[in-house]
Parts: sequence; structure tokens; C-alpha cells
Amino acid sequence: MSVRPTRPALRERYDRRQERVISQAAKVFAKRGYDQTTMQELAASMDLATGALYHYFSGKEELLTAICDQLMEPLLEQATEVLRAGQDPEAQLRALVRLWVCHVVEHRDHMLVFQQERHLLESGERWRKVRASRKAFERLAAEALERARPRGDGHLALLALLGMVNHTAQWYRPRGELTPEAIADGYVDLVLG
Amino acid sequence: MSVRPTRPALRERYDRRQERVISQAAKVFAKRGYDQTTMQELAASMDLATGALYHYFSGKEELLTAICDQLMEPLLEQATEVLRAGQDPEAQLRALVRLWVCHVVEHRDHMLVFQQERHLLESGERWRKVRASRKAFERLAAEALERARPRGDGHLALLALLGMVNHTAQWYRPRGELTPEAIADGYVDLVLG
DNA sequence: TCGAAGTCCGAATGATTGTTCGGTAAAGTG
DNA sequence: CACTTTACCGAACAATCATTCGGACTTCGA
Repeated sequence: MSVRPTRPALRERYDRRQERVISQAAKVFAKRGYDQTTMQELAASMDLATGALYHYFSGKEELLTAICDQLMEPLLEQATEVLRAGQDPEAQLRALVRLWVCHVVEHRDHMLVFQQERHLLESGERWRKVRASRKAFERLAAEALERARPRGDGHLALLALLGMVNHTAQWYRPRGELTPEAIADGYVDLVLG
Repeated sequence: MSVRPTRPALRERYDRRQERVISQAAKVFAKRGYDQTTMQELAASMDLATGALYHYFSGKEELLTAICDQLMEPLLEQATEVLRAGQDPEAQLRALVRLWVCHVVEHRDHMLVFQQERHLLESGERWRKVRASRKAFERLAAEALERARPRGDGHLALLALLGMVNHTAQWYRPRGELTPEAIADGYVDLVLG
């Protein structure tokens, strides 16, 4: 039941496989829905028996939080990095939104699952970390936007930007005409007028 | 099992109660999630026994499609109305977005349920009508936007607008500072530059 | 007022499904 | 090579929950 190996040689493999399970789960959950996906389906989709999943996770819900963590943590980290670079405000905002859109696009399945199960976030100790990450990221975005757009009410602009970027997960297709960078630039253009 | 009364005097009451059940279901589903809500909980939340729900719907999934219909149909109808009025392009767009935001805000629960269960839309005969309504509305919005914003690539602007407006359901609170009209105008300002 | 139609009850049911667990094979370690 | 840890299997279990259904009560229409 979800016990990380002691032996160093196995630990790496364990971690790698665990991450693969998370990604695959995100893919299946995104397509079929979290509740409508049975553990058996999920296991079958990665050529495992149902019991095997419990080597990597204590249960279905932990799998869900893992998906959210795998989504939010690298984003928050990279965003902090970008804003530390200290370019001029508009360049910072553009860099942040580019990073963000790229992340959404690369983690489309994670995003869709996250949005589907948004109602779980509203309460429950288990979700504290995810809630905190989301809030922290939104604060970074708010500050970057405020600096790049000093006049006017930034509040609605921020909400609009959040809407655009998050919504991107719903329509973006890899073979589409727009690159993630072009999308991000388009969004920033809208928001900066 | 979901048989509409023959007698005129009862038909009205039946329809009224059915609508109330739909709205209440939207509320509970939005808060707890569709799959995580049991029929017993749902019935209890409206002081009914579980069996009573099957007077109005043949099953849980029909309740879900009813929520989507109750959301999409009046919107599509009113939108068509607004665009038929034939003002100048920008006024048309503003009117449409106002209508749209108001609708989202008044049917917040419906919207949240709709978004949660978006993955069901992707396939299944049962969802054809809902899919068609959504597509029809998006087409209206696209045309209105195109007319009001003749130069530039309207494609990304449309997607951005869809994102903003739909996302509104996630943060809007009745006691907030922004009125639906102010929100709508803010969105249009962003999109028209 | 009478019979039919409608409304709702709520316990029982049948199917589904998350999770457990005893066992087997494989791989690391000394 | 022993032997311990790790990886995985997959049938069985226990719990949950959508749906059914026979009946009690109410309202309508004539």
C-alpha cells in the first residue's frame, strides 16, 4: 500500500512509474470523468491489474490530488522563477502568460480533471495544499498584471485573463494553427488594450 | 415513471414542480458533484422520497440533460431575439454579451454542472441536442463579434471571450461589487481593444 | 360523491466497484 | 548463491446506490 522502496536502485524506477501512472490517470479521467472511471478500467489502460495501483497510491482520491499537484507545483515554481528575473513589467507579464499557456497546453488532461473536480476544492483538509498553490499562483498573476497595467481596474482584467487561459485547455489541439506562444501574446494584447 | 398528466389542471402543477426539481438538482450537483450526489440526498434536499424523483425523470442522467436544456434553450432563444433587433454591430455585441453574462450569473449552478460534466458531451446520442445548442450559440457569438470587430483575427478573440464569460460562473457572487452589466461591458471593452 | 388519475412513499433489490489480501515471480544485496 | 525486498496479480469482499414497485393517500372531473 503505497510504500516507497528503501533501496536506492529501485526508488528511481518507482518514482518514474508513479509519475507515469499519474499522467495516464489524468488522461483517462479527462476523457471519461473521474467518478465514471473504474479502477479496473484505469489499471487496464496501463496494462496493470487493479491491485497494482495500490502500490503507488493509497486510493483513488490520492490519485486525484497527485494529478493536481503534478499540475500546480511545477507551474508555481517556474512562475516564481520568471518573476524573479526582473525585466520590465510588460515583459514579465508576457513571459508569465507564455509560460502559463504552455503549461496548460502541455497538461491539458490535468487541467480538465482539475476543472471537472473543482467542487472538491471548496472544502476538505485533503485539498489544502492544492488550494494554496492555486491561490499563490493567482496572486503572482495579479501582481504581474497590476504592474504592467497600472491604470484602470485590474480586478476584472485579472478574472478575464484567468478565464481565457484556463479555457484554453478546452479547445486547444496540438495540430491547430495557433502556437501556445501566439495564444499567450494574443491574450496579453487583449488585456493590455 | 415520468408520465405527464393528461388532465390540464394537473399538468401545470407537474411542469412547475419538474422545473423546481431541475433547479434544485442543479444547485446540489454544483456543490457536491453529479456523481457524488446520491438520489437519496437529492430527494432529501427537496423534502421528497427517492421514488418521487422518478415521477419527473426516468433516471439520473435525464435529470442532467434537463439541467443543460434549462440552461441552453432560453439563452439561445433570447440571443436570437437580440440579434434580430438589428442595431449597429457594436451595440448588438454589447447587448449579446450583457444577456449572456446575466444568464450565466442567474444560472450559475447550471453552468457549473455543465462544465463539470463537459466530457459527457463529447459523445453519445443523448447529448446531441445540448451539443447543437452550444454550437449554435457559439456561432451567433462569433458572427456578432466578427461584425463588431472587422479587422484582426477574430478567432482568438472569440475563444477568449468564451473563456471569460464561462469562467464568470466560477467567481461571481451576488453580493460582489460588480454588476453583471458592468462585467459584460468590461469584457466587450477588452475584446474590442 | 364516486371512480379514476395522479402523487408520493420508502424498503427491498440487484448491480457495480473501491479496496483488500494471500500468493507468485522477479530483482537487488551481501 | 541465499534471502530480503519489491512488483504485481486477480479473485473475493463489503459497501454503496440507482432504480423498482406495491400500496396509501390526495385531487380532479363528471
